Amino acid sequence: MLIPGRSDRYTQDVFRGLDDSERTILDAMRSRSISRPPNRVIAAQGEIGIGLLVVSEGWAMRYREADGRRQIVDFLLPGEIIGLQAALLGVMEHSARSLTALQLSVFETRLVRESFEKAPNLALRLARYAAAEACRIEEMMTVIGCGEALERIGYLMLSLYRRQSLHREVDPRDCPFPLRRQHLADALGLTGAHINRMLNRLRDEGIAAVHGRRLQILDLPRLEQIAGLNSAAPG
Amino acid sequence: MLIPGRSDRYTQDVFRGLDDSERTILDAMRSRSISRPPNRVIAAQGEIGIGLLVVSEGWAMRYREADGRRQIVDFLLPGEIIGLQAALLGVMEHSARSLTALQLSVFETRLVRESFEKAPNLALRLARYAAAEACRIEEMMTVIGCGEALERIGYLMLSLYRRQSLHREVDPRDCPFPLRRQHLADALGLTGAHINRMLNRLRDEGIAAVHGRRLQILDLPRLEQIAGLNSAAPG
DNA sequence: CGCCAGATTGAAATCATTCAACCCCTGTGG
DNA sequence: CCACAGGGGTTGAATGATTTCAATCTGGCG
Repeated sequence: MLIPGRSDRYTQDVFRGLDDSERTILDAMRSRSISRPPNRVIAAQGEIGIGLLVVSEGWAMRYREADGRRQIVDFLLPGEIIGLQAALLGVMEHSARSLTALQLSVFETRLVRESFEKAPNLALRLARYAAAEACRIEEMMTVIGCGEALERIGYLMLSLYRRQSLHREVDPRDCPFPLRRQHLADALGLTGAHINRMLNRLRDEGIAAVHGRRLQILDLPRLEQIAGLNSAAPG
Repeated sequence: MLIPGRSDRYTQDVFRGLDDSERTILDAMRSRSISRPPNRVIAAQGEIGIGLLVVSEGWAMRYREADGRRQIVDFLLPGEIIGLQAALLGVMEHSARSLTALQLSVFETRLVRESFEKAPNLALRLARYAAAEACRIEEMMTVIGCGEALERIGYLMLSLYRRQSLHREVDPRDCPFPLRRQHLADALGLTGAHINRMLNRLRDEGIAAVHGRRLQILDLPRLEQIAGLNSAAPG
């Protein structure tokens, strides 16, 4: 078992169940809702004051880039937030880009500071969200640092499947998965060619298959075993 | 240039320059100061309520372990905090272990909740600290995912040198570096044997050398070039 | 129909691991 | 003061995983 924990379980609806005064502050800061086509830069490394962007529909990714190389740090699914780290640090230390068509709720940057001053519960939620995200990154880092190609891929498949399951009923035998080979490669520290070979293996062995933009998990227990994320995990 | 950013620069003294009321809360929560010998477990994955441990002297590390494999997620230097993520998530998702003899200031777990309720400035500092740490991890993840062995080692050397420089004057030609080959290996996703070969290369080329528990940076510009962390970096 | 990005594949090359052997401190006990 | 033990450190050779590169294929789309 490569990864004993399961950082997924911390994922939460940050803005659900706030009290009235907190909801008032939150609503006051919601400036608008915007949409973006697939594969567009949402915010670039170095930008300031982009606000908080809450994904309401679609997938995006956070990544760092240099030298023609790219590391995808995390994927962003519905309910997740772009720009919280930037709001706390003052500047985007990574870029964000849409993978699919995207629907975003925009909140003003000062929401963060205001919530710390006037809405401690909301502030705590934001902090917990940030911590959960950090925890997930650390788990991913462990998989990249310790795991072989197949383990990495299996882990990412499961992680993304589970994150989707938290928000809506998802069929493991056919769930959204809008990532190209190169996305998997850049997220996992591998090459597209090698990803392809490993995906072939998973398909040929009847474990999992990536079709167009869908993932089919054909043998969940075996995939969990490969990923090292088996059900013996705490939680 | 592999890494355009330099997350080091966000490192801060979390508890410096608070106002009186905030300092009162902080002092009320400081329970004691403890010391630990080198190479001891400070807190283990799965523990709850360990409090906030502020390193006042010595080095430690945060790591995840499974299957006989280990990923060192981060090192902890004087001024840095063990247990903030655990305080926010409710449980340690990694373990922490001393590298050298360690001096720790212990704060009660409820400091976090109390500060969010009564000391918004302090809470914001904690959140910023967490964000800065997360940013550093993401940078490290990028180096592991995109960089070759030599780049990874060079990056880690520079990063640790710079983090030390933030708190005290440090001589790059002879600074503390209490990491064995295996620590470097587990932090960078490599093996001890390969680390050794790469360290030989850095020494033979007059770039950097790791002696007992010291690091000698002999050619800083060249090391920066190797690490991809050159001075063109913003900030 | 033609185009093009992405997918697929094979063969060669490279990087890193493995494994086993040996070395070299350093600390400890006699 | 020496012998010994043990944990790292060091090294080479063989192996293995992944990359590279180039060529070919494919499917979606204007």
